[in-house]
Amino acid sequence: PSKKSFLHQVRRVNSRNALTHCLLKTIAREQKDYLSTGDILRLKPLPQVELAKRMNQSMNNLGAYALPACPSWLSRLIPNLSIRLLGGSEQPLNVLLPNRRDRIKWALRELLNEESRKIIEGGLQAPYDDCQLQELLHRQFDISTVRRNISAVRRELGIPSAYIRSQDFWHLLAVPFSNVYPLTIKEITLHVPQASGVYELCLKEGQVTYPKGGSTIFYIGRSKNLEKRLMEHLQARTKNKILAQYLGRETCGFRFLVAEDSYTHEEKRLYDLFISTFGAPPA
DNA sequence: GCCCTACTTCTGTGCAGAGC
DNA sequence: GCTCTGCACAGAAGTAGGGC
Repeated sequence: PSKKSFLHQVRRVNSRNALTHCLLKTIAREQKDYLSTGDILRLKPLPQVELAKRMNQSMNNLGAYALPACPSWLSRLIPNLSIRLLGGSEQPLNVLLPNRRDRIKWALRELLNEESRKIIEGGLQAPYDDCQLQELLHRQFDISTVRRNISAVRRELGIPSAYIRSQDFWHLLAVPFSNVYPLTIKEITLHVPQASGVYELCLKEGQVTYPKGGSTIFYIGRSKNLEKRLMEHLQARTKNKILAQYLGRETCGFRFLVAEDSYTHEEKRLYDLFISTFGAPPA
């Protein structure tokens, strides 16, 4: 390359490094509450537009950087970066830039865990309806959102309505599970750990009819390696004929629960609860 | 490095159906 | 009739990525 072209490339590397440095410093400053405590509910919503503004403010204060940070530049830079957290785990930088919906999801999960606990202990007579959840989100987590959005996030988490939850103890156990994801190679690779645990397979549309009501769930399983087992289901290696029939014909989803040492016990507990709730084993 | 646009997500509002 | 819930629609806000 010519001398001019070479110098141009060096400048670009330099400006990228400067931008990355400023980006990390800004995120560390904005998310210091989370980084110092590890409490995910302390993560602030930080859209890329807002992040760019904060970066430009700190650049102005420093005076050393002439480069303005723009959102579209950040949207290209951020997906390629990761960060090592205090616990030693390496995470995509995106985890420090949650959107509002992520925060609603975490807080809602927290509230529904509390609901399960209180109902089991006898401190709460009925599950929270969406309006109560809306009020609790505002009061406990300072999150304001509309009832409709709470309903949508709740469904995304696989949690049925308060009316259904009040009828079946089974549904309270939905809370510790992961979100419901489409049963595809991409989603399994993205979300499922190579850890032992319990998983459910469900229909994305429609329900399976059981003696005591309908459910989207048609299979409950356990595995020492959740990722491997779910992949096997996709590769049509299953010998279970009913399972093969659903997997081959329907649009399916899954969710899972990591249970390192107790996954056999956990599966039996969930299986028995399913039978007592719906009057028959899954499918 | 920046502009622009398509796409996605969030929000507010209204309405209808189910259950009490 | 009232409450709760889900759905539809439109507009605003945010994000991703093409192109110069």
